[in-house]
Amino acid sequence: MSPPATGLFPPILCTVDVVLLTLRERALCVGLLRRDAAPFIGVPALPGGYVHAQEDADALATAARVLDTKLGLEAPYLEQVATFSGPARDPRGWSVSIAYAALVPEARLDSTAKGFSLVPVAQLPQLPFDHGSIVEVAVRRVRNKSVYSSLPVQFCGERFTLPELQSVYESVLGESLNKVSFRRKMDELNMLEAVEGELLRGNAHRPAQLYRLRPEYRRQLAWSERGIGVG
Amino acid sequence: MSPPATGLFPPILCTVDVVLLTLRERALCVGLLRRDAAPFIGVPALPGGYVHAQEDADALATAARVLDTKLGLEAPYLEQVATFSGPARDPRGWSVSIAYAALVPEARLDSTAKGFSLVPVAQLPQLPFDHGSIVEVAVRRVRNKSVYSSLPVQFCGERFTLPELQSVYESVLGESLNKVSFRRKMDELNMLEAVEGELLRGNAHRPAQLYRLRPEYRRQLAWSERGIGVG
DNA sequence: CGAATAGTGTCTGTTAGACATTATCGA
DNA sequence: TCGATAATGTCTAACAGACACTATTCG
Repeated sequence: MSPPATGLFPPILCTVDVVLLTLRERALCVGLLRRDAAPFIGVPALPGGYVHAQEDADALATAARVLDTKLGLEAPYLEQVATFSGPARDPRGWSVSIAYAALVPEARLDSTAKGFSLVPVAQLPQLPFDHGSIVEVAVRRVRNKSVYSSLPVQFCGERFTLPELQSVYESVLGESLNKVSFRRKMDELNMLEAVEGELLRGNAHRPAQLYRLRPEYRRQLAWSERGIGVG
Repeated sequence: MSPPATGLFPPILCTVDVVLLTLRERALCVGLLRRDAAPFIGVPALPGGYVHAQEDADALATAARVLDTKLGLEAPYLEQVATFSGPARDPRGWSVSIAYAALVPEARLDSTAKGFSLVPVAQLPQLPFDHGSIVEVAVRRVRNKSVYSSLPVQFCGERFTLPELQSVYESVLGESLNKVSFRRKMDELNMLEAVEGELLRGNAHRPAQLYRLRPEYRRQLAWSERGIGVG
């Protein structure tokens, strides 16, 4: 009921942080960017920034702008994870950070961006602010959703084979899956369509069928009722 | 990068809205409060308020304070749902609302609070701001989680019988459940403990065993891998 | 005793995983 | 032909739901 910051109190800092996730050599990795401003200047942290009321349509747009501006990454799969808040998480004052997870194939990452690094979430260094907690929550969310949905396909490129996709699921879930069951699930989900090319070149074995995600599932997840890799 | 609102731009409004949910006569209902200030003064809306940087430890504390102050509701089950943002959702300007769901047994609601009303989510009126979307997202979240977790016990009082709990699950999920399977699941989840009293008085049939939630699951959910009411 | 609901035993169809078999490439 | 991996067929164990049966109360 009392009006917002009227001059008596400093305004609440409103920011967005992005947990950029990808798979590198079957390891789930998060993208960090060396900070170019205080506080924690020079320290690797989650890419993020202030919400710009004058240009952002909403916080999702802020996340997209941050990725585009700082990493040249356009239109990745983006999903809100949670919002972190409090007086202590940022030394500048009481702050709110709306956290987003971005899932991209490794090939889409231009690691030439200055100060960018990709580190396995299993060997995460100490991070400034509460970025360690943010990564933890984002990774848990992605793993949980991956059990029941098509989320991991976001780590694949445009075309991929079923063995590749199974390996991606296994990497994200951290357990090996039954091939027959996995294929049955992918068939039930009905989210893939075969491409008429094959993976033949250079492999001394039977080539695998190439698939692509049906267009309607590019931004929306397909859900499995009973789970994909449930013991 | 650029500092926050420096005077050139108005600060971003930082608020919390609470989707207070309960079951009344087997219908999922949301609690609305007639607004006592502009904008939309006099209109029923979600209970909410500004984040008070000087007194709230985080946004969860804001939600708890709002419920306590405006409805006299202490220590309900509270869970962050999502954050809504943008220039148009609040006529006062670019705003952020961190939405929380509160799940309480109907008996804990003191409906004597002035301007309070409980309406079934199936017959929700037009709501101010984007409160309609917020309720929709919160309800969807609660229903989805209820398939795999102990979340619906939050709608029960301290002691309850298994037939009661099953009815609660059925009301939330909107489908009837198999009695044997339901009891097997509750047993597997191992979140309940029998109380040595029974429900006998006044019922012309076999009394039901009373249960209570094990203390460790009062704030934390128990999860079922394969789902509780999956067709 | 009968009505009513609580609680349990058991059967069966479905599903998931293990294993085996066939297919198709390169060398 | 052999080695390697893709793709599929089939068997079995586990699970969920249907149904029936027993238990315990009130009137």
